[in-house]
Amino acid sequence: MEEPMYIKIHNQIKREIESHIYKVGSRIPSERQLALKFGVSRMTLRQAIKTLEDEGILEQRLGSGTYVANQKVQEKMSGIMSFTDITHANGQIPSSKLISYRVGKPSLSEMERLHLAKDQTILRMERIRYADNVPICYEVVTIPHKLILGMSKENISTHLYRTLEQNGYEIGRVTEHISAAIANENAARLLNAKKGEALITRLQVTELSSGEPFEYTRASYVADRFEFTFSK
Amino acid sequence: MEEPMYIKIHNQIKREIESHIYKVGSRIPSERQLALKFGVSRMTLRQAIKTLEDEGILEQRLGSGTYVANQKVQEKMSGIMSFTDITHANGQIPSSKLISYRVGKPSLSEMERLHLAKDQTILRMERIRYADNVPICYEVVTIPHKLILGMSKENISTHLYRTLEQNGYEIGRVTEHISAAIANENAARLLNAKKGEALITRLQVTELSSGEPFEYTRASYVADRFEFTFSK
DNA sequence: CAGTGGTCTAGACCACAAA
DNA sequence: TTGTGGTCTAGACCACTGA
Repeated sequence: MEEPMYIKIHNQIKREIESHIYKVGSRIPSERQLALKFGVSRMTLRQAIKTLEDEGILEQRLGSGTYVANQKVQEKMSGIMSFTDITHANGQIPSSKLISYRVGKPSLSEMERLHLAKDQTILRMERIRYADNVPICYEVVTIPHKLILGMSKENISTHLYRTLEQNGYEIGRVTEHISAAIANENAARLLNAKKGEALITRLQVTELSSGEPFEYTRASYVADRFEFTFSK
Repeated sequence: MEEPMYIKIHNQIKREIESHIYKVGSRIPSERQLALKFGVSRMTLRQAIKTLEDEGILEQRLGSGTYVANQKVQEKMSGIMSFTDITHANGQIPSSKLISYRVGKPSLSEMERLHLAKDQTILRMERIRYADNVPICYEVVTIPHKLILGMSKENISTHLYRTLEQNGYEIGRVTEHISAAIANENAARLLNAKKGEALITRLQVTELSSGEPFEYTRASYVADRFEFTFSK
């Protein structure tokens, strides 16, 4: 027996929800019925349900039953509001321009952050993000090439996370570092700012649920035009 | 029986950890021993331990035992690690110097952020924070005077949150804005930095659980010496 | 009322860690 | 090898929900 029974049951119920056999908001069979169906004790069945509850997929109501939970707010990308969220919240229209997209050898910092050997290749994308057509952010995204073999440039550059999940990867921990810097000539030109202006810098490393890092992003935001907001 | 047994056991173990009967990093008795001690089945005892694990208070290691987890990051102050936490994590010693502490009239921005009428007075504190005696941060904290009547300068300036809670106030939502700026002459002097250097700026408004804002902080960090880190 | 989830028992066998 | 946590069983009684 490779996996524990309650994990198998967890996966099975999750599949049934994803294939809409159990619909959002509806009640699934009772613990006793499911235990019978899967041929396990009720305690074991409860263990499976508990893990689904922890993931926000199921919701139990005392005396009433177990329900498929509504989709929760995506909290995947850390406590910070994403660029798209913030611009939308401000009534602005976000857009972005891909300025490079190349496979090549990793730099030292990329090797370190992504746990790469020096013979492994990476995909590196550069992008400018805009709010109402004003440049706000310059970002460089690096991804191990082997993770995205066979995926289209279109999918990778416009919705990387969704594309990875559709290919069976699961996103795990996200770590971010935020600091500040002075705009050099290059950044000033790309962002239509002045050399010597203040930039917010952001490093982000995203891992798969296996713990393997899959994305390393370095972004610079024009401080006059952007701020990070979060509340708790 | 008011509370379930596993909650009682949870509380009891938590108390024993807080009173240092079980020390941080040390192993607590095995599940079987604790079940015997509390006169419950092992499954029930495991349920108690599971809740403590979910809170990050205990940590179980297969084949080895159950351990008191290291202190987690204070989550009170939003997802960001606090200054004290970060310096500690880096093996540095945090300290701070109060450079002013005065009651007076609020500025326009203070009136707005703290929802004050213009005849209400405020307490304004300025402080420099250090890591290993290197200045890292200059911050200005403003508090409505009426909220802290009768509290000592010592208590307010060194542990404001604890003092407020001891006086019956409950801390509510925290909102932060992070951006960047260029050091002016004054900031450079206070932080032993150069004019034109990059600073991280942080605005924070903290509310009581009633929704009334009680603290407005403006802080500037020397970007070369500090970064905000958080992960999810 | 009948059915549900919440709690609890007293065992059992397993895989893993440390000695 | 011994002791640990991880999993699992086949019951039980309770409090709660909803008809």
